[in-house]
Amino acid sequence: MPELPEVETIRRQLGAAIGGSVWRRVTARPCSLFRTPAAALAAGLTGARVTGVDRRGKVLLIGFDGDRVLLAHLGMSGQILLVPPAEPDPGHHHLVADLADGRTLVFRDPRRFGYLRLAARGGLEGLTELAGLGPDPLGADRTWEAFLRSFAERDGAVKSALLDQRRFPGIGNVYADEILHVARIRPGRSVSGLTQIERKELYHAIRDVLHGAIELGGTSFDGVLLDIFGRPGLHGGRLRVYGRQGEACDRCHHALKSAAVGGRMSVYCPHCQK
DNA sequence: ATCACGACCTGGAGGC
DNA sequence: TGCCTCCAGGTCGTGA
Repeated sequence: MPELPEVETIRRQLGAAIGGSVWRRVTARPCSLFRTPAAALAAGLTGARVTGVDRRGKVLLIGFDGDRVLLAHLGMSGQILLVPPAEPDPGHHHLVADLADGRTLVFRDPRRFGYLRLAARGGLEGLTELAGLGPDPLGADRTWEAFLRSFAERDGAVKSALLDQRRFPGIGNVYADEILHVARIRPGRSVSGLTQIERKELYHAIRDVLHGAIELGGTSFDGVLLDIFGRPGLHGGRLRVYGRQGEACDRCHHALKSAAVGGRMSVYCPHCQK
Protein backbone atom coordinates (compact mmCIF):
# COMPACT_ATOMS: atom_id res chain seq x y z
CA MET A 1 0.00 0.00 0.00
CA PRO A 2 1.86 3.05 -1.15
CA GLU A 3 1.80 5.55 1.67
CA LEU A 4 3.90 8.65 2.21
CA PRO A 5 7.32 6.90 2.40
CA GLU A 6 6.69 4.82 -0.70
CA VAL A 7 5.29 7.72 -2.70
CA GLU A 8 8.17 9.92 -1.58
CA THR A 9 10.66 7.24 -2.66
CA ILE A 10 9.02 7.10 -6.08
CA ARG A 11 8.89 10.89 -6.28
CA ARG A 12 12.62 11.21 -5.69
CA GLN A 13 13.45 8.49 -8.18
CA LEU A 14 11.13 9.88 -10.83
CA GLY A 15 12.48 13.39 -10.42
CA ALA A 16 16.03 12.15 -10.97
CA ALA A 17 15.19 9.64 -13.69
CA ILE A 18 12.70 11.43 -15.92
CA GLY A 19 13.18 15.12 -15.11
CA GLY A 20 13.55 16.89 -18.45
CA SER A 21 12.48 13.87 -20.46
CA VAL A 22 10.05 14.20 -23.36
CA TRP A 23 7.10 11.79 -23.65
CA ARG A 24 7.32 10.96 -27.34
CA ARG A 25 4.34 8.61 -27.51
CA VAL A 26 1.68 7.90 -24.91
CA THR A 27 -0.72 4.97 -25.00
CA ALA A 28 -3.68 4.96 -22.62
CA ARG A 29 -6.26 2.22 -22.70
CA PRO A 30 -9.68 3.39 -21.47
CA CYS A 31 -9.88 2.38 -17.87
CA SER A 32 -11.68 3.34 -14.66
CA LEU A 33 -8.34 4.63 -13.36
CA PHE A 34 -8.48 7.59 -15.67
CA ARG A 35 -10.25 10.65 -14.33
CA THR A 36 -9.23 12.33 -17.56
CA PRO A 37 -10.55 10.44 -20.60
CA ALA A 38 -7.90 8.17 -22.10
CA ALA A 39 -7.82 10.00 -25.41
CA ALA A 40 -7.39 13.38 -23.74
CA LEU A 41 -4.74 11.94 -21.46
CA ALA A 42 -2.72 10.57 -24.37
CA ALA A 43 -3.16 13.72 -26.41
CA GLY A 44 -2.24 15.99 -23.52
CA LEU A 45 0.90 14.09 -22.60
CA THR A 46 2.25 13.33 -26.06
CA GLY A 47 5.22 15.57 -26.75
CA ALA A 48 5.22 16.98 -23.23
CA ARG A 49 8.46 17.52 -21.33
CA VAL A 50 8.75 16.77 -17.60
CA THR A 51 9.63 19.82 -15.54
CA GLY A 52 9.55 18.28 -12.08
CA VAL A 53 7.92 15.76 -9.75
CA ASP A 54 6.13 16.82 -6.58
CA ARG A 55 4.03 15.13 -3.91
CA ARG A 56 0.98 16.05 -1.84
CA GLY A 57 0.16 13.37 0.70
CA LYS A 58 -0.04 10.17 -1.32
CA VAL A 59 -0.60 12.02 -4.60
CA LEU A 60 2.26 12.36 -7.09
CA LEU A 61 2.28 15.46 -9.26
CA ILE A 62 4.30 15.10 -12.43
CA GLY A 63 4.75 18.55 -13.90
CA PHE A 64 5.09 19.20 -17.64
CA ASP A 65 5.83 22.19 -19.79
CA GLY A 66 2.74 24.03 -20.92
CA ASP A 67 1.61 24.19 -17.28
CA ARG A 68 0.18 20.70 -17.30
CA VAL A 69 0.29 18.44 -14.24
CA LEU A 70 -0.38 14.71 -14.13
CA LEU A 71 -1.86 13.68 -10.78
CA ALA A 72 -1.13 10.05 -9.95
CA HIS A 73 -2.50 8.19 -6.94
CA LEU A 74 -1.22 4.63 -6.58
CA GLY A 75 -4.15 3.35 -4.56
CA MET A 76 -3.06 0.11 -2.98
CA SER A 77 -1.42 -1.72 -5.86
CA GLY A 78 -0.30 1.03 -8.22
CA GLN A 79 3.20 1.11 -9.65
CA ILE A 80 5.16 3.44 -11.88
CA LEU A 81 7.95 1.53 -13.59
CA LEU A 82 10.78 2.19 -15.99
CA VAL A 83 10.82 -0.91 -18.16
CA PRO A 84 13.05 -2.02 -21.03
CA PRO A 85 11.78 -0.91 -24.45
CA ALA A 86 9.36 -3.32 -26.10
CA GLU A 87 8.82 -5.12 -22.78
CA PRO A 88 5.71 -7.28 -23.21
CA ASP A 89 2.77 -6.26 -21.04
CA PRO A 90 2.44 -8.83 -18.22
CA GLY A 91 -0.98 -7.33 -17.60
CA HIS A 92 -2.43 -4.12 -16.23
CA HIS A 93 -0.19 -1.75 -18.18
CA HIS A 94 -2.81 0.98 -18.16
CA LEU A 95 -0.69 3.84 -19.41
CA VAL A 96 2.56 3.48 -21.33
CA ALA A 97 4.82 6.41 -22.17
CA ASP A 98 7.63 5.96 -24.66
CA LEU A 99 10.24 8.57 -23.86
CA ALA A 100 12.25 10.36 -26.54
CA ASP A 101 15.49 8.87 -25.19
CA GLY A 102 14.25 5.32 -25.80
CA ARG A 103 13.13 4.45 -22.28
CA THR A 104 9.57 3.39 -21.44
CA LEU A 105 7.56 4.46 -18.41
CA VAL A 106 4.57 2.38 -17.35
CA PHE A 107 1.72 3.10 -14.98
CA ARG A 108 -0.02 -0.05 -13.79
CA ASP A 109 -2.52 -0.74 -11.02
CA PRO A 110 -3.97 -4.27 -10.95
CA ARG A 111 -6.60 -3.48 -8.33
CA ARG A 112 -7.41 -0.12 -9.84
CA PHE A 113 -7.82 1.78 -6.61
CA GLY A 114 -5.56 4.55 -7.83
CA TYR A 115 -6.22 7.22 -10.42
CA LEU A 116 -4.63 9.49 -13.02
CA ARG A 117 -5.80 12.98 -13.83
CA LEU A 118 -4.29 15.54 -16.16
CA ALA A 119 -4.90 19.06 -14.95
CA ALA A 120 -3.84 22.63 -15.57
CA ARG A 121 -1.31 23.90 -13.04
CA GLY A 122 -3.40 26.96 -12.40
CA GLY A 123 -6.41 24.88 -11.42
CA LEU A 124 -4.73 22.54 -8.97
CA GLU A 125 -6.15 24.10 -5.83
CA GLY A 126 -9.69 23.62 -7.05
CA LEU A 127 -9.30 19.87 -7.57
CA THR A 128 -11.13 17.59 -5.16
CA GLU A 129 -8.07 15.31 -5.12
CA LEU A 130 -5.99 18.02 -3.44
CA ALA A 131 -8.48 20.41 -1.88
CA GLY A 132 -8.89 18.58 1.40
CA LEU A 133 -5.27 17.65 2.04
CA GLY A 134 -3.62 19.23 5.05
CA PRO A 135 0.05 20.23 5.35
CA ASP A 136 2.60 17.46 4.91
CA PRO A 137 3.38 15.55 8.13
CA LEU A 138 7.09 16.02 7.42
CA GLY A 139 6.84 19.64 6.33
CA ALA A 140 8.90 22.30 8.06
CA ASP A 141 5.68 24.00 9.13
CA ARG A 142 4.56 20.93 11.04
CA THR A 143 5.68 22.26 14.40
CA TRP A 144 4.64 20.92 17.80
CA GLU A 145 2.13 23.75 18.08
CA ALA A 146 0.64 23.02 14.66
CA PHE A 147 0.42 19.35 15.58
CA LEU A 148 -1.53 20.16 18.75
CA ARG A 149 -3.91 22.36 16.76
CA SER A 150 -4.67 19.66 14.18
CA PHE A 151 -5.36 17.22 17.00
CA ALA A 152 -7.68 19.61 18.80
CA GLU A 153 -9.91 20.05 15.73
CA ARG A 154 -12.02 16.99 16.38
CA ASP A 155 -12.18 13.99 18.67
CA GLY A 156 -12.34 10.28 17.86
CA ALA A 157 -9.98 7.33 17.84
CA VAL A 158 -6.35 8.35 17.50
CA LYS A 159 -5.91 5.78 14.73
CA SER A 160 -8.73 7.41 12.75
CA ALA A 161 -7.14 10.81 13.30
CA LEU A 162 -3.84 9.59 11.84
CA LEU A 163 -5.66 8.22 8.79
CA ASP A 164 -7.48 11.51 8.24
CA GLN A 165 -5.87 12.96 5.10
CA ARG A 166 -7.09 16.43 6.05
CA ARG A 167 -4.85 16.29 9.08
CA PHE A 168 -2.08 13.86 8.21
CA PRO A 169 -1.96 13.47 4.44
CA GLY A 170 0.14 10.51 3.39
CA ILE A 171 -0.32 8.35 6.46
CA GLY A 172 -2.14 5.08 5.77
CA ASN A 173 -3.08 1.96 7.65
CA VAL A 174 0.41 0.47 7.77
CA TYR A 175 2.29 3.47 9.13
CA ALA A 176 -0.55 4.51 11.45
CA ASP A 177 -0.12 1.21 13.30
CA GLU A 178 3.67 1.52 13.25
CA ILE A 179 3.53 5.07 14.60
CA LEU A 180 1.15 4.12 17.42
CA HIS A 181 3.37 1.24 18.46
CA VAL A 182 6.42 3.49 18.66
CA ALA A 183 4.37 6.03 20.66
CA ARG A 184 3.04 3.24 22.93
CA ILE A 185 -0.57 4.29 22.34
CA ARG A 186 -3.42 1.91 21.51
CA PRO A 187 -5.17 2.64 18.21
CA GLY A 188 -8.64 2.85 19.78
CA ARG A 189 -7.74 5.50 22.35
CA SER A 190 -9.65 8.75 21.93
CA VAL A 191 -7.67 11.82 20.97
CA SER A 192 -9.15 13.84 23.81
CA GLY A 193 -7.95 11.27 26.33
CA LEU A 194 -4.27 11.51 25.38
CA THR A 195 -1.94 13.03 27.93
CA GLN A 196 0.45 15.80 26.95
CA ILE A 197 3.33 13.33 27.22
CA GLU A 198 1.57 10.90 24.90
CA ARG A 199 0.93 13.65 22.37
CA LYS A 200 4.61 14.48 22.42
CA GLU A 201 5.48 10.81 21.89
CA LEU A 202 3.09 10.69 18.96
CA TYR A 203 4.46 13.87 17.44
CA HIS A 204 7.97 12.47 17.43
CA ALA A 205 6.86 8.98 16.38
CA ILE A 206 5.20 10.32 13.23
CA ARG A 207 8.41 11.97 12.09
CA ASP A 208 10.70 9.14 13.19
CA VAL A 209 8.67 6.36 11.57
CA LEU A 210 8.08 8.18 8.28
CA HIS A 211 11.67 9.42 7.98
CA GLY A 212 13.01 5.98 8.88
CA ALA A 213 10.86 4.30 6.24
CA ILE A 214 11.88 6.79 3.56
CA GLU A 215 15.54 6.11 4.29
CA LEU A 216 14.91 2.42 3.56
CA GLY A 217 12.93 3.09 0.39
CA GLY A 218 9.55 2.24 1.88
CA THR A 219 7.77 -1.02 2.54
CA SER A 220 7.05 -3.80 0.02
CA PHE A 221 4.29 -6.33 0.54
CA ASP A 222 4.48 -9.63 -1.29
CA GLY A 223 6.66 -7.92 -3.86
CA VAL A 224 3.73 -5.77 -4.90
CA LEU A 225 5.16 -2.45 -3.93
CA LEU A 226 8.20 -1.83 -6.05
CA ASP A 227 10.15 1.29 -6.88
CA ILE A 228 10.41 2.59 -10.45
CA PHE A 229 13.24 0.14 -11.15
CA GLY A 230 11.22 -2.81 -9.87
CA ARG A 231 13.19 -3.16 -6.64
CA PRO A 232 11.38 -3.77 -3.33
CA GLY A 233 11.63 -1.30 -0.47
CA LEU A 234 13.79 -2.44 2.43
CA HIS A 235 11.47 -1.36 5.22
CA GLY A 236 9.26 -4.45 5.00
CA GLY A 237 11.45 -6.46 7.34
CA ARG A 238 11.36 -3.64 9.87
CA LEU A 239 7.64 -3.61 10.51
CA ARG A 240 6.91 -3.58 14.22
CA VAL A 241 3.25 -4.56 14.22
CA TYR A 242 1.57 -4.39 10.81
CA GLY A 243 0.71 -7.88 9.57
CA ARG A 244 2.28 -9.46 12.65
CA GLN A 245 -0.76 -10.29 14.80
CA GLY A 246 -0.02 -13.28 17.01
CA GLU A 247 3.73 -12.73 16.81
CA ALA A 248 5.83 -11.44 19.73
CA CYS A 249 6.17 -7.71 20.29
CA ASP A 250 9.78 -6.69 19.64
CA ARG A 251 9.73 -4.48 22.72
CA CYS A 252 8.06 -6.57 25.44
CA HIS A 253 7.65 -10.00 23.75
CA HIS A 254 3.91 -10.25 24.47
CA ALA A 255 1.68 -11.46 21.62
CA LEU A 256 0.46 -8.76 19.25
CA LYS A 257 -3.31 -8.46 18.82
CA SER A 258 -5.49 -7.26 15.99
CA ALA A 259 -8.78 -5.40 16.22
CA ALA A 260 -10.91 -3.21 14.00
CA VAL A 261 -10.71 0.50 14.76
CA GLY A 262 -12.88 2.82 12.70
CA GLY A 263 -13.54 -0.09 10.38
CA ARG A 264 -9.83 -0.63 9.71
CA MET A 265 -7.70 -3.58 10.71
CA SER A 266 -5.28 -2.54 13.42
CA VAL A 267 -2.44 -4.46 15.04
CA TYR A 268 -1.04 -3.43 18.40
CA CYS A 269 0.64 -4.75 21.53
CA PRO A 270 -1.92 -5.04 24.35
CA HIS A 271 0.91 -4.99 26.90
CA CYS A 272 3.14 -2.04 26.06
CA GLN A 273 0.64 0.12 24.18
CA LYS A 274 -1.62 1.83 26.72
C1' DA B 1 -22.63 20.04 9.39
C1' DT B 2 -20.09 15.57 10.68
C1' DC B 3 -19.61 10.76 11.07
C1' DA B 4 -20.25 5.77 9.79
C1' DC B 5 -20.42 2.55 6.43
C1' DG B 6 -20.64 0.25 1.88
C1' DA B 7 -18.87 0.03 -2.89
C1' DC B 8 -15.21 -0.27 -5.83
C1' DC B 9 -11.45 -4.23 -7.57
C1' DT B 10 -8.55 -8.20 -7.72
C1' DG B 11 -4.69 -11.20 -5.98
C1' DG B 12 -3.76 -14.07 -2.45
C1' DA B 13 -4.86 -16.69 1.62
C1' DG B 14 -7.61 -19.84 3.87
C1' DG B 15 -11.24 -23.37 4.13
C1' DC B 16 -13.60 -27.39 2.51
C1' DT C 1 -5.29 -31.13 -5.62
C1' DG C 2 -8.58 -27.85 -6.78
C1' DC C 3 -12.29 -24.89 -6.24
C1' DC C 4 -14.67 -21.35 -3.76
C1' DT C 5 -15.25 -17.68 -0.47
C1' DC C 6 -13.42 -13.95 1.92
C1' DC C 7 -10.43 -10.24 2.92
C1' DA C 8 -7.18 -6.35 2.52
C1' DG C 9 -6.33 -1.60 1.11
C1' DG C 10 -7.70 4.20 0.07
C1' DT C 11 -11.16 7.06 -1.42
C1' DC C 12 -15.64 8.56 -2.48
C1' DG C 13 -20.57 8.54 -2.41
C1' DT C 14 -24.58 7.68 0.26
C1' DG C 15 -27.22 7.48 4.41
C1' DA C 16 -27.81 8.50 9.21
